Amino acid sequence: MPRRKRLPRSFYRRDPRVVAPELLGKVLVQGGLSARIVEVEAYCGAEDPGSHAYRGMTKRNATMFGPAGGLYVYFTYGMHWCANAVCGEEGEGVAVLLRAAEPLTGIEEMRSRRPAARRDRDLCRGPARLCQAFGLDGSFDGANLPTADRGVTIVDDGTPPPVAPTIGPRIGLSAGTDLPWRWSVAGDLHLSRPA
DNA sequence: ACCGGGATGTTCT
DNA sequence: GAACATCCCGGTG
Repeated sequence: MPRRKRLPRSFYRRDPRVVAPELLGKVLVQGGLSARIVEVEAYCGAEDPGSHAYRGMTKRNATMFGPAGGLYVYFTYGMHWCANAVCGEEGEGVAVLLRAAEPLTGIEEMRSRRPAARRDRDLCRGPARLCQAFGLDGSFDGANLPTADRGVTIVDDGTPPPVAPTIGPRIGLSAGTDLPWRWSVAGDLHLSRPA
């Protein structure tokens, strides 16, 4: 059994563009479910036109402006949830979006939540799919990852981040698409799109 | 494999 | 009233 260490608040309390690539290879855990993170994006607050925080704090994005290590879960497209790890200092409004992961444990439970997934590799392949597989919704918004608040946390199992991750533009935005703030594990089969 | 359209409703302008 | 950090399904090739 490899060691399994929860990421401390100090891990998150940095620039999201530094935290994002380091999250690759870490393991998202919620109850008996776990999956290895393979794709992430950085969102950089008031300077970032693609970020929810660009126009300041609202009721919806308040968690983003809270302490590092918070889980920012938001609702979009009338049916989907997406999850971020809040980074930086309080008030900055910076975070890392969890876009895709490789299912490790609790696969049966994930499958029952995601009947549309044909293969196991589709269970957490995309930010909203990942949330659906894990059952993450608005009730998890604001959960504190370093203390496994509400059962959700991110752990280091000894797998190092990739030395040369794939870097590219963020997906699904209408502003800020030119910024190369998406990181993924090169060639991984569980990415939201091939890269 | 690839592409196009519809779903669905909260949030902010 | 428009936009939305998306996904699924059914078409075609």
